[in-house]
Amino acid sequence: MAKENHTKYAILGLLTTGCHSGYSIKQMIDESLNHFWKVSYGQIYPILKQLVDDGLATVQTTSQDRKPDKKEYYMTPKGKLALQAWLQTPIKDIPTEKNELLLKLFFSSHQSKTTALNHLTQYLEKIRERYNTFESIEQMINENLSDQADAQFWLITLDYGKRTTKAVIEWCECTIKKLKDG
Amino acid sequence: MAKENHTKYAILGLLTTGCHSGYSIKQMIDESLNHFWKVSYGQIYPILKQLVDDGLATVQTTSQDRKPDKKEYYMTPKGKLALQAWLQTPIKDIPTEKNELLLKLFFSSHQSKTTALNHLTQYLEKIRERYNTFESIEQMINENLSDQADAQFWLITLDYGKRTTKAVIEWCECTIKKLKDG
DNA sequence: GTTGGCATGTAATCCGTTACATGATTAC
DNA sequence: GTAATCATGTAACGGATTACATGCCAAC
Repeated sequence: MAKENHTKYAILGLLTTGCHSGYSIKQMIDESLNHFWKVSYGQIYPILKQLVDDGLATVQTTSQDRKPDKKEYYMTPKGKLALQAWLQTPIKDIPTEKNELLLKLFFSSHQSKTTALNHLTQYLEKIRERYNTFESIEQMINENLSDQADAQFWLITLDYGKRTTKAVIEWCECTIKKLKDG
Repeated sequence: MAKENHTKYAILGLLTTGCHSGYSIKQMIDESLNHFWKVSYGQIYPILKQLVDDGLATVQTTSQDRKPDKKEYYMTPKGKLALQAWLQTPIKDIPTEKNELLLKLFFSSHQSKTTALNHLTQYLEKIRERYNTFESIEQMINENLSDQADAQFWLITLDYGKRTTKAVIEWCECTIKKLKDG
């Protein structure tokens, strides 16, 4: 099986969630996929074009005066099949995140303890923000979208985010204490 | 400040841990950095060359009969300063891992529950293996390297790995149960 | 005799970010 | 008037993977 670009399927899949333009896809990504799949405009527009070329989506272009054409994309039956096929392909390897903080801590015997503590403190702040974001999104789904078929799975991915983020918060707090005491 | 390639500093830093060849650096990475910073030979050799060009490392080349030259790299004082400067630069953003499993779960309303469960089960297996790896490394550090100045920080990065991995294990188990029941 | 580890390297390719380019409309 | 949001796109660049190329030595 040829190596597949997962981002292509992310965008294809989003066409089924009420998003039909590059712009609205980007918004949806920033709101929902962002914590496990970031995508930029530099990818979205070329991929949408490619989806049409491959027959996985169609596009309706509306010409507008003094504005760029408005383009609306819709998944084709062939696209639906491609998405399902991709959903079934096994996951080869579990991901490894690149973590600049850990890399810096790994070499921290070369620097003052204060610097390490500063990094940790700032990280903790950001990671707490992220946790709060997850809680807001969760609340929003529960209030507005709980009837949607996707909602169950969206909450599952959020739960992943919350659990792992919480673990990081605890690690941060614990490590800060350790460094201060030791 | 110009955008810096962190991998460069990962390799520079490893020169202080008893690794002096491209090959041994790769081994060290696979054993210790792998869970938060992967590096391939395709990066290591060119970067080592670049470090020498920039005066951050020196190289001693030993010609060998019928073998490629053996090259040993050592950090220069300028390299040490560069490493310390990098260690002090603030961390701009917390990382986002790309997670194929979450991406597939996000669109799981398009597929059978069985497929989702299969993905989860296989993921759980792999993630448990990873957890065990972390425990072995931890044990090894505690037994053989606990006197080394770096050891404390290496254990900290491992603790991060263990805590987040454990959170993922729990999420997996919980999600599998949820899908089976619901 | 062949597999696996030791050892160094390059080139093609892929994936993704960033900067750039353009311009309308709406809210403050 | 000016900032933010709506809206679409391209080109240059950078980072990383992968496949390829080479060849020794030791163990089974």
